[in-house]
Amino acid sequence: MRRQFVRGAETRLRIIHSAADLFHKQGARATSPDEIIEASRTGKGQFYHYFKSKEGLIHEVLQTHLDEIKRGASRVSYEINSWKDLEMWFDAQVESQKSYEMTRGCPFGTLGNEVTDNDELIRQDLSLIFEVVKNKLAAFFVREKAKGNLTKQADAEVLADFCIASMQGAMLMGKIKRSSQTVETTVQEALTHLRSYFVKARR
Amino acid sequence: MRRQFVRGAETRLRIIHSAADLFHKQGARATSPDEIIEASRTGKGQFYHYFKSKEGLIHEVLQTHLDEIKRGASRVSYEINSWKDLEMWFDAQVESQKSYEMTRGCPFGTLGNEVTDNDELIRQDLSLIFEVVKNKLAAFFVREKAKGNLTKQADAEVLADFCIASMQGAMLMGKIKRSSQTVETTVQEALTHLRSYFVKARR
Amino acid sequence: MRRQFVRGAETRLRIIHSAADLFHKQGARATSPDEIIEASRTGKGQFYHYFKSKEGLIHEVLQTHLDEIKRGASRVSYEINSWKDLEMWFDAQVESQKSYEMTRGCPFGTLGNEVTDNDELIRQDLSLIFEVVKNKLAAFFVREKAKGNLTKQADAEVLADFCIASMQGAMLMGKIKRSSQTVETTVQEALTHLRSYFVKARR
Amino acid sequence: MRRQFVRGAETRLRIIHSAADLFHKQGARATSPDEIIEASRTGKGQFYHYFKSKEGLIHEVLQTHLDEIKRGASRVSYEINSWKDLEMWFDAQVESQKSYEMTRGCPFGTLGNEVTDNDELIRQDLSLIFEVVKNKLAAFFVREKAKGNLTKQADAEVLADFCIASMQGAMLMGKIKRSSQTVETTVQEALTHLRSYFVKARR
DNA sequence: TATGAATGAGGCTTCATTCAT
DNA sequence: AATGAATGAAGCCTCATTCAT
Repeated sequence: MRRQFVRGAETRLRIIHSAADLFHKQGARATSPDEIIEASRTGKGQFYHYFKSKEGLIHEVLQTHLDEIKRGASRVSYEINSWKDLEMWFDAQVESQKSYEMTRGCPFGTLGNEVTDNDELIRQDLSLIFEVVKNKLAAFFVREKAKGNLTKQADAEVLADFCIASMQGAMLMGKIKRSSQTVETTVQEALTHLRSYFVKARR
Repeated sequence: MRRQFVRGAETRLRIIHSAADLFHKQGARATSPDEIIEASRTGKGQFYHYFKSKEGLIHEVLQTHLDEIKRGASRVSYEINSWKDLEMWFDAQVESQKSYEMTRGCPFGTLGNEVTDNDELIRQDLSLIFEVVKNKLAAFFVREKAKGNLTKQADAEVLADFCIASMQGAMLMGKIKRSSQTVETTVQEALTHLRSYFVKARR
Repeated sequence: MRRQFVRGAETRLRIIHSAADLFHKQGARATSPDEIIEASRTGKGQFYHYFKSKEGLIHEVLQTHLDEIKRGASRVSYEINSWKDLEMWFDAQVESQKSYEMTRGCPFGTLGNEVTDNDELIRQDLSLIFEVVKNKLAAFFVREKAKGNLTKQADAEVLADFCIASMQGAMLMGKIKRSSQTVETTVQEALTHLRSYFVKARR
Repeated sequence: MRRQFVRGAETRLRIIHSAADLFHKQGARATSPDEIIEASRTGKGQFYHYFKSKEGLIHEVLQTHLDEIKRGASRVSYEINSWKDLEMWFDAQVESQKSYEMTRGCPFGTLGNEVTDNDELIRQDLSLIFEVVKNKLAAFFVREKAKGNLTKQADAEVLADFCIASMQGAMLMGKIKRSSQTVETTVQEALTHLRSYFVKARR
C-alpha cells in the first residue's frame, strides 16, 4: 500500500462514509454536497474530483454497501445458516436502529423511499441490493427445505421477501413513532410466522 | 352570500389536493411551493395566504388525510368488520399502488421516511395517523377475540401493528422494485400469519 | 400605464439593458448572472423570475435589439433611402465603436462569434437579426436598381451581404487593434466598391 | 540523448494543438484546462508544468500560429505572389470553414472577439498576427504597384486591411448563418473590388 | 381574495490553479 | 517528465418566504 494511493483513497472513502451516514440520517435529498464536504473535511473540488455528481456519489455509496454485504463486512450479517442466524439478522437491524435512538430507518429503505422517475439508476442499485439480500435469505430457506425442515408450502423466495418487507416496514414504523416497541413486536410476529413453516414432527 | 367564502375554500382545497398528490409522487422535500402553485393554478400569494409555510401545508395535507380516514372517505377503507374487510384493506392498498404503476409507495410512509429531527410536528402528525389506523385494525381483532375467534396468544394491538408494518414494508419494496409481485406475496404471507390466530374449531 | 405593470416591467427592462451592455462589452460567456444582477440592482430571484435562464435572457436581449431595429429605434438607423443614408449606416457604426474607444465590436457580431453547437437558439436569433438588416439594405439596392441607378451586374442581396460582412469584419479588426483606422479605410473601400455599381451616366 | 526532451516536447505540442483546436471550435473562454487536458491525454500537472496559466497557453497557441504563418507552414498560405495566390488566400479560408461545416469562424477572429480589457496580452498577440498577415498582403500590392499593375489610388496597406476585414466579416457571417453562400459572394465582391484597381490597359 | 414582484440563502457544479509524490 | 490530489472562488440556478398592490 503506497502512500500515493492512500492519499487520494482516504479522502474518497471519507466522503463516502460521511455521505453514507448523512444519507442514512436524513436522506439523500436533504443532504447537500456542502454538508458532505464539511463532514468529510474536504474541499469542494475534491467532491467533484472523486464523484461526477451527487447522484454518482449516491451510486458509489450504494456500491460500497453492496460490497460490504457481499463480503460479509457489514454491521448486519447476511450470512444465514441457522434459525439463530435469522433471528440475529432481524435483531441486528433492530439494535442498529435503537443505537440511533429510533431516529433512523434502514439506510436502503430511506434512500429507496426517495426515488422518483428521475432516479432510475439509484432505484436499480437499491433493487440489486435487495435482490442480493433476498438471495442470501432464500438460500437459507432452500437449504432448510432440502433438509426437510420446512413444509411443502414454504416458498423460499417468498419467505425471503417477507423477511425483508416486514423488517423494512417495522423499521419505518419505528422511525415514525420514535419507538422500538412496534419494531420488536412486528419482528416477533414475522419470526412466529416463519417458524410456522418449520416441521417439528420430523425432528 | 357564501360565494366569496366558497371561492376561497376552493383554492385552498386545490392547493391541498395538488400538494397531496405531489407529496405522494415525489415526497415533500422534492416538492417546491412553486410546483404546488403551478399544479393548483394559483398565485404565490395565495399559497402563503392559506398556509403559513410549506411545513404548515404538509401538516394540513396530513390533517385532511386523517380526516378522511376518520370519516371513512378515503380511497382505502379503514373500517374493518370482517376478515373479508381486512383482506380488502390490504388489497385496496396494493391496487392503489398498481394504479400508479408501482412508482409510488404509501403516501404516509413516503412522508414518514423523510422526517428528520427538524420535522417533529410532521412526525407527530404521521404518528397520529398510524395510531388511528392501528386502533381501527385493533378494534377488529379485539372484537374477534371477544367472539372467541382468535386464540389466546393473539394480541390485538400487536397484530394491528403487524398489519401496518408488513403493508408499509411491502409497498416500499414494491416501489423500489417497480413490481407488484413482492407486495402481493408479502400480503399473502401476512394474511396467512393472521389467519393462524383464527380458531377454526370454534366455528 | 398602471403602477403594477410598471413595477415589474422596470426591473425586467433594467436587467435587459444591463445585460445588453455587458454582453456588448465582454460577450455573454464572460458575463455572469451575478454581474448582471449587480449592474441592474436587483436580487438573484428576480433574474430567474423574469428569465428562465441566462440563455433565455440572451434571447430576450436579442429580441429587444431586433424589435428596435424593426421599429427604427436603434442607435444605428437601418432605414436606407439614399446613398447618404447608406454612408450614415456605415458611419454610425464606426462612431458607435469609437464612442467605446474601440474596446467593443458590433453587439451582434460579438455574440455571434461566441456561438457553438449548444447555442442553436441564439444562433438563430442572430441569423434572423442579420436577415432583417440585410433585407433593409437589399430593399434600398432593389429600389436603386429599379430607378436605373445600378448596373445590371449589381445583385441587391449580394451587395447587402457585402455591406454587413465588411462592416462586421471592420469592427472586429477595429476592436482587436484598438484603432479606428482600419475600420475607416475598410468602410471607405466598401463604399467605393458599392459606388462602382452606380450608373453616373444615367443621372 | 534527446529522448527525454522529445517526449516532453511532444506532450507540450499535444497540449498546444488540442487547445488550438478547441479554441477554434468554441473560443478560449468556453474551453477549460480540464477539457484541454483530456483532449491532449495528459495530466493536470503537465498542463501547468508547460504553461504558467491558461492565458499563457493561449499566448503560446498564438505564437505557434504566428510561427506557422511566418514559416509558410499553415493551412492557409500567406505568401502572395500573384492575383491567383490572392484568390487562393481567400479561397483556402472559405474551404477551411466549409470543412468544419460552417460551425467555425476564423481562429484568430474567434479569439479576437473574446478579448476584453483584461486580456491585453492576447489582444497584442492577435494584433501582431494580423499585422504580419497584413504586411504579407501589402507586400504583394506594393510589388504590383511597383510593376505598374495598380492604379495610383491603390494604397497597399488599405487594400491589405480590406482583404483581411472582408474575409473576417465573411467568415463570421458564415458561421452565424451556418451557410457558405454569403461567404462566397462576399469574397467575390471583395475580389471584384480589388481587381478594379488593376490596370488592364498597361498590360 | 388574488397576483406576482422582490429577496437572499443555499444547492449543485465547474473553473483555474497549486501542491505533493 | 508525469500524475492526480487538493483548494476555494465563482458560475448557474432553485428554494422558501415576504411584500406591495
